[in-house]
This record gives sequence, C-alpha cells and structure tokens, in this order.
Amino acid sequence: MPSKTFLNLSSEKQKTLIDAALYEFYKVPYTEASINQIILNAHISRGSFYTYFIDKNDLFGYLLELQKQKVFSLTKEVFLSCDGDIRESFLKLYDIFTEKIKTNDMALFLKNIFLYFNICKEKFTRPGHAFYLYVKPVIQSSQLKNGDLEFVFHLFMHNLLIGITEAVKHQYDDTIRSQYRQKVDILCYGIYKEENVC
Amino acid sequence: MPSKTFLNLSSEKQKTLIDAALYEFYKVPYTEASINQIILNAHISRGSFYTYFIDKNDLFGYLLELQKQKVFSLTKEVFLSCDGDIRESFLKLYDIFTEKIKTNDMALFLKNIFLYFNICKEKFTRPGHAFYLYVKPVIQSSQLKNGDLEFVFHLFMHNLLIGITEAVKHQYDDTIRSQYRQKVDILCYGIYKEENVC
DNA sequence: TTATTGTATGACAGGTTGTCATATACTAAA
DNA sequence: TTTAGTATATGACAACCTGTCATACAATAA
Repeated sequence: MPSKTFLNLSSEKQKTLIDAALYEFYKVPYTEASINQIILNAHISRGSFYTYFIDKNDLFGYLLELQKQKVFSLTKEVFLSCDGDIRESFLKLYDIFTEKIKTNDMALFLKNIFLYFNICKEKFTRPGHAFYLYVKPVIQSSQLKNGDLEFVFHLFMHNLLIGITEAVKHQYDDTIRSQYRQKVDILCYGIYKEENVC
Repeated sequence: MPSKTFLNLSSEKQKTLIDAALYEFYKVPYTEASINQIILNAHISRGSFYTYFIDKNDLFGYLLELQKQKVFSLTKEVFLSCDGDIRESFLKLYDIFTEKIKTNDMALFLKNIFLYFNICKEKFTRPGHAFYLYVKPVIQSSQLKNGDLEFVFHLFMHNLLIGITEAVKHQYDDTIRSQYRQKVDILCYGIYKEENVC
C-alpha cells in the first residue's frame, strides 16, 4: 500500500504515476516491468518512488486494489441477474469479462490482472476474503449439495480466472470458451455417470 | 535444451552444473534464481554457461525434462494399482507425491516444480502432450460420462499440481489435504444435488 | 608441424534495484 | 519576519544482474 506521502500528493500527481505504472504493466509481463521505466514515464525521481511504495509488488498491489471494487460489484450484479445460480453466473461472467477486456471498456490493467493472475490470484481467491462475503448474500445454494459454499465459490472463481487468462492469451478463441463452459459443467455435474438410474 | 557442447562434456562436469542449478532453484524462487550464483557454485565461467544454455529458462526446462520421466512412470503405476479409476488414482497421487517430497526421496528440484509450477505447468498439462498418451491406456473410462477424456485428465492433473503446491507451501497441513480431496470429489460428482430422485 | 575445430575465459556494455546524504519546499511558532 | 521544524524531492551510488564477444587455450586431424 502506498505511503502517507503518496496519498498526500495532489490527485494529478498521483494519477501521473498510476497511469505510468498501468502502462508499464500493460506493456510487459510483471517480471519484466521495470521501476526505472515507470519513473521515467511519470517524470519523478528514483528517490520519490521509494518514498511512495516499498517496491514493484507494493505498487502492483495498490493498482489491483483500485480495480477490485469494480470486479466486486460487477460480479454481484451478474449473480443478481441470474437469480443467484452459480452455473449461470459463472458462464455469464466469462462472457462479460472477456467482452469488457476485448473492447477496452475496462482499464488496460485488467488485461494484466488476468494475464498474470498467478501473481495476484490469491488476492481474489483466498478463502476468507471480503469478496466472498460481498457476493454470498445473492448466491442461491438450495440446489447445492451440502458443503463449504465459500470453498465452492473460490473454486469457480479460480476457474474463471484461468479461463479468462486463456481467453486473452488465445485471442478469445471459441474453443477456449467452450472448454471453459465444459469445465463449469464438470464442476457442476461431475465426470461420473449417475450411479442410480431409475 | 542444452547445446551439443554441453552434451559432449564429461558426465562429472555435467553433473556439477546440474547440481548447482538444482540447488539454486531449490533455494530461491525461479524469478530470483541467478545464473551468476549457479556458475559460481559450479565453478565455470560466464562464457561457458552461455555456450551450454540459451538462458535461465532453457536450463530450467532441461532440469524439468530430466525429472519428467520419473513423474510419468510413477503416475502410470498408480493408475494401474487403482484399476484405472480416476478418483482413486488422483487421491493416491497426492499422497504419494507429497510423501516423496517430504522425505526428500525425490530430488529437491521436484519441490520447485510444484512450488513454481505456474512456470512449467504447461509442460505437464498441455493437451496433446505425451504424458496423456502415456497414461491413457490404463485409464478406466467406462464409468465416465461421454466427453473429452484428455481434457478431463488434464483438469485433474492441473488440480493435482495446485494441490501439491499448496501442500508444500503449508507444510503438508491436513486441512489442505482434505481440501484437495474435496475438490476431487467436486470434479467427480459435481456440486449440484441429483436432479432425479427415485 | 600446421591447420582446423571445439572449448573456456573474463572484461565489458548496458541494464536493474534500493539507499542515503543532501537540498528544497512548506508550515507553524516566536 | 525570522526561525525552527517537518515534509518532500533528488540523483549519485553501491551492488547486483544479464548476454556478448574478442581472445586464449586445447585437442585432433592432415
């Protein structure tokens, strides 16, 4: 998280740095993103940067935080529009997120979140996270087997992140999409044939 | 893959470099692993290293290749001992791999494969890979719903890799184990209640 | 004994990060 | 208005990293 010094900065100054960082993380993979490049684009000194953030990861975490709320509310919205059904919701979420990324409706950065989500997935999918608590009230669980709903939610969320990562990597290929839908169905209905036939 | 020059080297020389690399990858995360450190431990010059391998990733890929066969055959063995049942096999594989890692029966490097598998998971789980073809003959599929068996196999494999990663990270905690088993059951039987009750 | 080919070397250029002494701006009290 | 104190900005610096390349050395064949 940024230091008090950074938050005291005028919002223009803040925005300049944030935009430079977003651009850098968009342009190159996380591991290749360079603080040097960011401070160059933001026209701030090396020293300043380190009074704002601890390191690259700290900065990245903050950018993530800024986007998170959007993801939260969009997810809840989708759940509401699907009467809380997990299967429907997660099928729809895939389409909505890929569409938003494709049309650049969301920040370039979102592309990165999904492309390099392995770095940040824990922030979204770790059990006990506020995300689940936020969406939980609108999840319809009466048709589900007994079990840990939070765990199930994170399993689907994880699967969604993988799916979108793949989608971005493969230019929104249709076979990737149907693979995702297949996975959702496996999560919903399993791979084994029904044991008891009437 | 290593250059011809490297393969021409005496096996002792090869081993020295490989051991130094294994140790480095064991000690620090992949992104922090340094060629500098490796050549220091292996007592070879910078220039030599680059006549052997293209870069760090090339070296890592080679180390992986050396371990792969072990993972292949062990997996097949387990499937055979479980009459090809996917559920049984993947539950058993988790226990066997974590045990092997815990007791250091397998190279230190294996720990790394699982810890940083996001870098190498494609080598193990990518569809069309030799791994599936190798195990396929012993998979019992008659109880499964119709569908892409290869896809299902990679889904379970992926899940296994995640599970073991978590296990290593959390010191083989028992709740991690039961979470893994829960996931396997979800993949097998789904999250929805049976639709048709007799 | 001389080419030729294979192998080894470390200095080098150009990149990275995080720190720190110093300089400057701002703010509040005397 | 001056002074003291605090907040912010700076870039040189040390310490690392990678990949290249001219050069040196070994081994082998003519």
